[in-house]
Amino acid sequence: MGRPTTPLLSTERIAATAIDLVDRTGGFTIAQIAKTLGVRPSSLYNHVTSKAQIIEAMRSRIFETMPAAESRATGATWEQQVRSLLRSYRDAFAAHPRLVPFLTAQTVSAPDVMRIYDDMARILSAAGLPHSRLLDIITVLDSFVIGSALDLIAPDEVWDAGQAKSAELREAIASADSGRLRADRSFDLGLDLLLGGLAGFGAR
Amino acid sequence: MGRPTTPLLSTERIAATAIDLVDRTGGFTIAQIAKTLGVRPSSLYNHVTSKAQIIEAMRSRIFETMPAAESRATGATWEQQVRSLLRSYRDAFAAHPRLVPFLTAQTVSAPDVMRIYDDMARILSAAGLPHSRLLDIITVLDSFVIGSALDLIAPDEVWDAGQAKSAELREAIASADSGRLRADRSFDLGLDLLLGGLAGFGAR
DNA sequence: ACCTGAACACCGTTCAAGT
DNA sequence: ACCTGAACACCGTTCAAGT
Repeated sequence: MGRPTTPLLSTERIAATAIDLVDRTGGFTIAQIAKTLGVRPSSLYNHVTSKAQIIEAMRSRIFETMPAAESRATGATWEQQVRSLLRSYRDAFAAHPRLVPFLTAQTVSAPDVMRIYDDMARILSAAGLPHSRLLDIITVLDSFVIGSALDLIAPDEVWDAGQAKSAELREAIASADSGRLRADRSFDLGLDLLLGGLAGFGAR
Repeated sequence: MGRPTTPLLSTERIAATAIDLVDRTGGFTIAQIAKTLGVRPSSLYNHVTSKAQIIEAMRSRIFETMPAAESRATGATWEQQVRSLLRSYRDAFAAHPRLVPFLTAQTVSAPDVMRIYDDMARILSAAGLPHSRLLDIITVLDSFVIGSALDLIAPDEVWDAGQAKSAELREAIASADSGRLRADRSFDLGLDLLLGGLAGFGAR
């Protein structure tokens, strides 16, 4: 059985199948992808050099649909622009929560993500924030988004009141939202705190 | 060859060896741990039920050395207490950067970590922050610490100026610290921004 | 150029057998 | 109670052979 007249596989199809598997099962193997696509495991290596590269292809796919910063810029304050950008960034993760550990465990090599940093640098620079701290600020915002993305898969059991020793924590858990709603509210709060802090940091 | 007069293994010895392997190589296998301890792979299962449980044992070991909040409380403002707690929390990660992806990929079941949340709840509650938002605030701080911990293994290549398209980002990269120093400075900045924001949130 | 089959060097985990 | 040896059902990856 030699090569088909039209290719059965592509990096895109492989990445899409892998995303689907992670969404459904929390993981993926080369064999599972191959089986889903009706092909042999070794066939994948005509399109991809390693499992790590499949993860990078998944990352590209997740972030390529993110709207560019320009589409949000008209008439908005820099705070609104940053807020919108970070929310899109987090929402891209949130669309596939179980994928997050794979993406955060591995070094970024996708240009789609570098574009996000580019956009942030442009917005923050135009806002008048000190150039000497620009990368630090970007890192803070990036860290918060990534931490919040990981929070999406924290099961409510982590906040199991049964394990909390202090009355304060038990009470806090009892009056909190659960699941996705809780994660969303926390993300918005963090955004408020960070942007409020940046506003008093020399921005115009 | 039956059981030895005195046990060759323990959960602690297994976890310590695994941490050492991750520090040195970035990963660990059951076989590597066994070889290091002069034992057969199957022997580990007399002390541990799975690889996941080894990771939890590593987590315990990493955080058990963290000082309790009480030891920092005397005469300090709540901001100083939170700052000190979060810094210890992050430093525990920072002592083993390559371990971070393993810890963040897996759900927490270690009481040592729950203790950190307990301490945060107690400090923030005493500070007068609204009880209804306590868990959200803890989540924000936790997300930031975890995101910052993952930033520790981001190689400087991520910030490779060659890939940055905008002049703003290229300039920011050029004038930034690199490696651990950059990560430390960013973490301190994030702490300032978040605590500053919390101060204007109804805290006394 | 691209799919296949066979092979390689691993994985984590189980379990009856030993003392 | 705890270590062993053998076995099981997988892993990701390589590569010569086919069209």
